Amino acid sequence: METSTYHHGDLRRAIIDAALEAIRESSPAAVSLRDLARRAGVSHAAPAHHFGDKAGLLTAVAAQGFGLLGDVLQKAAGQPDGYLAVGVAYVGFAVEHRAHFEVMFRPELYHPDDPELLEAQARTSRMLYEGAAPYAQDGGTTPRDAALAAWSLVHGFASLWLSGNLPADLPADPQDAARRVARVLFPHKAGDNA
Amino acid sequence: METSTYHHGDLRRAIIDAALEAIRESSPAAVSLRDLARRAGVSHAAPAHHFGDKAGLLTAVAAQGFGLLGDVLQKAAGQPDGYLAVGVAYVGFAVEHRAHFEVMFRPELYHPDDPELLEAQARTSRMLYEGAAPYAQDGGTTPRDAALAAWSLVHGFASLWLSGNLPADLPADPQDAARRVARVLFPHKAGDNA
DNA sequence: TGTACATCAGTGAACGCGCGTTCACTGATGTAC
DNA sequence: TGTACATCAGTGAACGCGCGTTCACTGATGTAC
Repeated sequence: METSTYHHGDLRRAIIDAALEAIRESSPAAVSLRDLARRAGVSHAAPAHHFGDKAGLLTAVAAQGFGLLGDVLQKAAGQPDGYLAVGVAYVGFAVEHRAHFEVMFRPELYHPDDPELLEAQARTSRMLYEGAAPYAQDGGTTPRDAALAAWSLVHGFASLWLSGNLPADLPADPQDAARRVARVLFPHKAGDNA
Repeated sequence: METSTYHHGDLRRAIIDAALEAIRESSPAAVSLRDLARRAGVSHAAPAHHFGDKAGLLTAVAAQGFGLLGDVLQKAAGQPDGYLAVGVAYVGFAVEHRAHFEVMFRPELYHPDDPELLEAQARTSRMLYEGAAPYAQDGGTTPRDAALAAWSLVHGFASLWLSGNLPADLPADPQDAARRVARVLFPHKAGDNA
C-alpha cells in the first residue's frame, strides 16, 4: 500500500482526510495534530509543516466545506423545485459531510479572514439569498427575511438531526424529513397535496 | 469575601457557575475540572467529589438549562402573541444563556439518560409541540411538521446568531431580529403590517 | 454544657499521559551546467 | 549521461505543560448520650 518513500507526496490532503475522520469520531475540538500524524502514518511534527497549527488546518477544512456546499446548492438551484430543493440539499450536505459542517459554523476554531475561505463563504451566501425573493410577498416580509427564515430552518433542522435531538420516527432519509418540514415554510406552488 | 472555612458550603453550585463562565469564555469541550477548581478557589480534586467526571458536571448544566428553557417557554406561551412569543423566547434563552444552550444540544458531552435531565427535556418538548397545531392547516402539513419547522427555525436562527454567522446589520436585539424572521413562517393574525 | 464519634467535604502529593513546539537533522527531488 | 547543489518535506529527540485520577489525609459539622 504505502510505498516507503521519504516524501509522502500528498500529505496535505492525507492530513485533511485524517482530520475529517477524527472529527466524525469525536468533535473538531478534540482533534490533535499528533493524532492526525499518527493516522496519516507520518511523524508527529509533520502536520505543522503544512498548516502551521490546528486553526490553520481547520481553516482548510472549513474552506473545503464551504466550497462543497456551494457546489451542492448550485446544483440544487437548477432543479424544477427551485428554492425548496436548495434547502433540502443544505440538509443533505450537513448529514453527508458532517465533519465539514461541524467546523464551518464555528469560526472560533479557524482563521475567519482566510481569503479562499471568504470567497467560498460568499458564494454559498449568494446561493441562499438568491432564490428567496418570490416567497417574501405576503404580510410585509422582505426577501432577506425570507432567506434568513429559510436558512435558519434548514440549518436548525440539520443541527438538530445531527445532534440526535429530533424524534426517532421521522423518515429515515434526512432529506425526505427535511422536505416535509421545509414545506411548512414554503407551501407548494405545484400539484401534490399531502 | 470568602470566609476561610474548610467546607465551602455551596461548592456544587459554585462549580456549575464556574463551568458556565468557562464555557462562555471558550467552549464546553475546553472545560477542565482542574480549571473549575481553580476558579472556585478549591483544590483540584474537589470537583470530582460532586460530579464524578466532566460528563457528570455537564449533565447538571444541561438539566439546569432545560429547566430554565422550560420556564422561559412556559411564560411566553401565556402571552397574547402565543406561539410566536414562544419561538422568540427560545432565541432569547439561547442568547442569554449561551453556555447552557451550547451544552444542551450536544448529548455526547453528558449522560443523556439522567432522570432529572430527561424530565426537564420532556417538559421543554411539550412546550414546543403544544402551540403548533393552529398553524398546520394549509397544504397538508401536520401539526408536528409545523412544530418541527418552528423549532428548526428558531434553533437555527439562535445557532447562527451565536456563532456570528448572520449579517451584521440585523436588529441589535436578537429577539427583535428573530421576530421578523419567525413571522415568515407564521404570518401575523392580528394588525401590524411591515 | 460537655464529650465521643461518625460522616463526609475538601486537601495535597504523586503518577502517568498526550499534547504543542522547537530544532538540528536527513533524505528525496529537481534544476543547472 | 553525469555531477553539484539548492530546496524543502518529513524526522526524531527533547522540553515543559495541563490534564484526569488515585489515595491517604485532615478538618468541619452534626448527632447521640
